[in-house]
Amino acid sequence: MKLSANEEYGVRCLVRLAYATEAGGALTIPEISQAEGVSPAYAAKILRVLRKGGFIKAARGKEGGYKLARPAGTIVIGHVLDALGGRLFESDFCDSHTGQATICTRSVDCSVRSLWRAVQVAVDQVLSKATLRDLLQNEREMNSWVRTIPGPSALRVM
Amino acid sequence: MKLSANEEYGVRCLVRLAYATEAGGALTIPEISQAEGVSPAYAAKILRVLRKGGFIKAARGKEGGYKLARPAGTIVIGHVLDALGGRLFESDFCDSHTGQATICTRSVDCSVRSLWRAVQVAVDQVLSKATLRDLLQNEREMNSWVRTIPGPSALRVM
DNA sequence: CCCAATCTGTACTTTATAGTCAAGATTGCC
DNA sequence: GGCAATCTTGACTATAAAGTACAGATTGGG
Repeated sequence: MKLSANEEYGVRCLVRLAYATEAGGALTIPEISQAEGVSPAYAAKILRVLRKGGFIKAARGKEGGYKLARPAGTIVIGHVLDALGGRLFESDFCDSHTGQATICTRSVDCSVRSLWRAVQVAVDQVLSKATLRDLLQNEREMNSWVRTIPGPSALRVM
Repeated sequence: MKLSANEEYGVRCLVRLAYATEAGGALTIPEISQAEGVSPAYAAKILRVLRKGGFIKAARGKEGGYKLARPAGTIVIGHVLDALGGRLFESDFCDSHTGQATICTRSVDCSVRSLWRAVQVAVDQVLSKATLRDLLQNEREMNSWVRTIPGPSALRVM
């Protein structure tokens, strides 16, 4: 249960692009790679995932580069992370952790699965509320924003 | 941001051992490995982590095997996961995602870091409340238990 | 004391993720 | 058309996580 490199750098690239798009310009791979301190090739790989996810659009040739595909306020960070690294607990998780058996020995009744679902809900509670626009603040403002996330009501959805 | 295999199988082994300890007996590696459908060698590897974490104790020789080191109600799942797979967002995370730079280009002010902290708090909110004892229920009972987790008050701790 | 049952530790192989490389395709400008 | 800037793609290498193998150490029983 760790943040993957894809998730971290992917979100950072989006933040850079959001600032640039706000200022009316596009960013090229060399610009983004230098800003984040990663190689151009790796930046390109991450940007590809973001493009395929529909979050950014690219233009080739001179004056080309990347921009957000839609307003920052409509880009939900939870969706971005789904594209970059998958979910914490996916529906097929139990099927892929059966050991040598063909189905998990607890498939019909599993308290552990119930706990994982609860964790997933808690994570979604935060990430479904956060948009790229919310990340265009300084750290102190962001800390305040976080406190506005409503209760554990999402936990009651189950 | 995915559950690791260590985390999944580690918790499952603990649940098996909790049931066995309740019934007064110990479980051997072959027993546990067969119950979970993993190889004995792999079960042994996971059990080692749990032992080093102080959650279980082992006895060798005939009549040997594993038992919980302390009552299930005192074993917090959050602590177990820390031992098995580390935390979502560790304090040194930014230091290890600097690309080729020596420090992250945003080290002094990073809204993304603030969001990750919020996610970590949301996860801890659930996992610090859950003990191994809570997992000794069927899935339906566990779903009810999850709903009793108090609000997002933990989010205000920041 | 010897043997069988059991855990322990280290080293190994396999697979997934992280990160690189090079050739190709598009665009705009002259 | 030709060139330079730019993105695109697939294959490649390196590192970390998952999973295996095996020799060694401990315990209890006959």
